[in-house]
Amino acid sequence: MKYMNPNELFKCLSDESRLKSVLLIFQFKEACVCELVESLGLDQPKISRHLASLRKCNILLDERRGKWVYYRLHPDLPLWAKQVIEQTASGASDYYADAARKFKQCQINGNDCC
Amino acid sequence: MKYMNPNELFKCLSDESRLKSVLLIFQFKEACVCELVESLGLDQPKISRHLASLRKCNILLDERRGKWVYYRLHPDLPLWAKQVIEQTASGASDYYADAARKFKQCQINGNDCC
DNA sequence: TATTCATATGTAACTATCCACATATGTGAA
DNA sequence: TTCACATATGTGGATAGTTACATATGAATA
Repeated sequence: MKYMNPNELFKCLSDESRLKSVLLIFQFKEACVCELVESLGLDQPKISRHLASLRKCNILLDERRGKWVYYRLHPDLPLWAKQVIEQTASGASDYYADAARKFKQCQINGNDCC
Repeated sequence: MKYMNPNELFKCLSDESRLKSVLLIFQFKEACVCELVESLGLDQPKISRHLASLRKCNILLDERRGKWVYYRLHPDLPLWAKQVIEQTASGASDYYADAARKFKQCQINGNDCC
């Protein structure tokens, strides 16, 4: 990616649902929509819309596999932006620890949808 | 500082005036209001109000010296937050290079107010 | 203590963002 | 080709954030 406006990055990370989604996706490498719905306890349209805005500003990349859509960090995300996310994930892990716990549980259970 | 909500930090950094102010203050250690007004080319009440919100969420600390008020990063800012700012300053230096240039000029000139 | 300079804030209008609800699209299986 | 499941999006109303303008505060100096 030639350029990422830091302002836009921070605007994207300034919403609780979006920030936690990005942190989970960073930590677990990828996530499908239903895993995020489960982990964050939010309804599907809400998550989808937030993911769409993260996609639109090139923070996330989506990939469909059958019925599911998986999101991961955009591979061309500038290094500094990746480091910002990394610092937040490790330095403020309490902030999304609960969601991360549910995410793991979701993977173990192989729950309804995922 | 016991805790800094990452959401709140990013919300503060999601406005162009606030983000550039923080980056300048990080780079130059401290800045008075009029230096920011000069460097960013914005009116004084606007800058003051943005600085007030950065103060309120403990990102900046203000200190009055005579007629001037100097702002610097809050000394108790968690390390991860400081690193987020640092990564942005070095990784996206283009974003505020113009303002930084004006800031330096302002210091050399010892301009009208500063 | 009157004046000037630097900074802060009250208020109302404007703008952007977010949400809820309904509905649409896309995929696999029957 | 119909159905069920996963995901996306159109729309309007609600809420939060930003701005502009006027004015207030606080410190130094005459």
